[in-house]
Amino acid sequence: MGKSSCYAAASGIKRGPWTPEEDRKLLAYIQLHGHGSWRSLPQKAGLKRCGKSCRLRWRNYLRPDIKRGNFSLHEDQTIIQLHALLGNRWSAIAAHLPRRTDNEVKNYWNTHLKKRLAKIGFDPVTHKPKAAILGSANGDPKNWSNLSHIAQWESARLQAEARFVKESKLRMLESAPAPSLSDEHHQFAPPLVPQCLDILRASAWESLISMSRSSSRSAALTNMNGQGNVSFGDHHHVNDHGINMNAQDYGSNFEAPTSDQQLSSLMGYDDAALMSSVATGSMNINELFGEYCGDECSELLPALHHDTGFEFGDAWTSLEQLM
DNA sequence: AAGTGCGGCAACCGCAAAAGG
DNA sequence: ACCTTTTGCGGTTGCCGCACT
Repeated sequence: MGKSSCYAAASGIKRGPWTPEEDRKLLAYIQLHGHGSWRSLPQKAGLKRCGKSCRLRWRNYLRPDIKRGNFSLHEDQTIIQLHALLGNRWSAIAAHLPRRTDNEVKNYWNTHLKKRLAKIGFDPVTHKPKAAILGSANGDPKNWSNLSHIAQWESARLQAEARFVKESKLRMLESAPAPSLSDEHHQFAPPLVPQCLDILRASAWESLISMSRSSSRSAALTNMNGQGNVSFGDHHHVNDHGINMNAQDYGSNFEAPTSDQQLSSLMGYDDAALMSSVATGSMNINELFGEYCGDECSELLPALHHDTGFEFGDAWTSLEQLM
């Protein structure tokens, strides 16, 4: 039994691949009259298809504002980053990729990106390093740093998602009345402010900071700089458009640690440039430490590793792969 | 050349939410 | 408030082309 489907073989409804002739009919009808009710469209357009099939064909293939072909590196990164934030919410992800359809993004993820992530050692579902997951599974106490790593990544992910949701709600409230949902084109208009990438970066960055704090040598670092905490700065970041973002940009309740602010002002660094340098690979984690803490501080990395087993290199590699 | 396996992608399916009466 | 219809979405399927044997 069950609910009848418009695809059910009955009443001469055609299924399967669309022919060029069918495409022409559908395109011509919509260009002339708009799609209106999809249910009644096929008959009016002279098509032996169900409305649902017509809508899908239009949305995923025939619309003039669809970009087809290879995905750029930037699009790859965007999909990976948004998937880490949003999961399999393909329409939401596609909304951040102008002129790409959710179906195309979904297919691309399933056929390319998922495998690529797996290949470099990341679980494509959780976006966590697989080695860390395996380490936690066997209960080996030596892998406590991996457990910590997982916890930090998850924490960062949840924080980022919470901020993203909050941000979206705020922007929806602030924005003008939304266009009609029946307007297919509006869905592919560029997003107002595609900030989620920066939010993820911010959280990943915070994650690294947190990891440094959680180490048993943080006290030693504290003593060295004479302040309450170790810090990499004041949570400024350069977004993809080259705009220097500060804590307020991530939401009104962004909780930048006070101690970080104190230390940042003390050091007087604008870490946006440093973030950029590291993200582009022109500076590694050791150099970053040197920039922030001075030469003597770089000696702390081996000490951190010796005392805690924490692999900064691995963490940084993971972060870079996500960025 | 034929058979087989696999990857990519368009299209289908079914459920849920939204809209309308 | 309830029911029906329409639309949106994400998971899945199946066809097609290519590579390999």
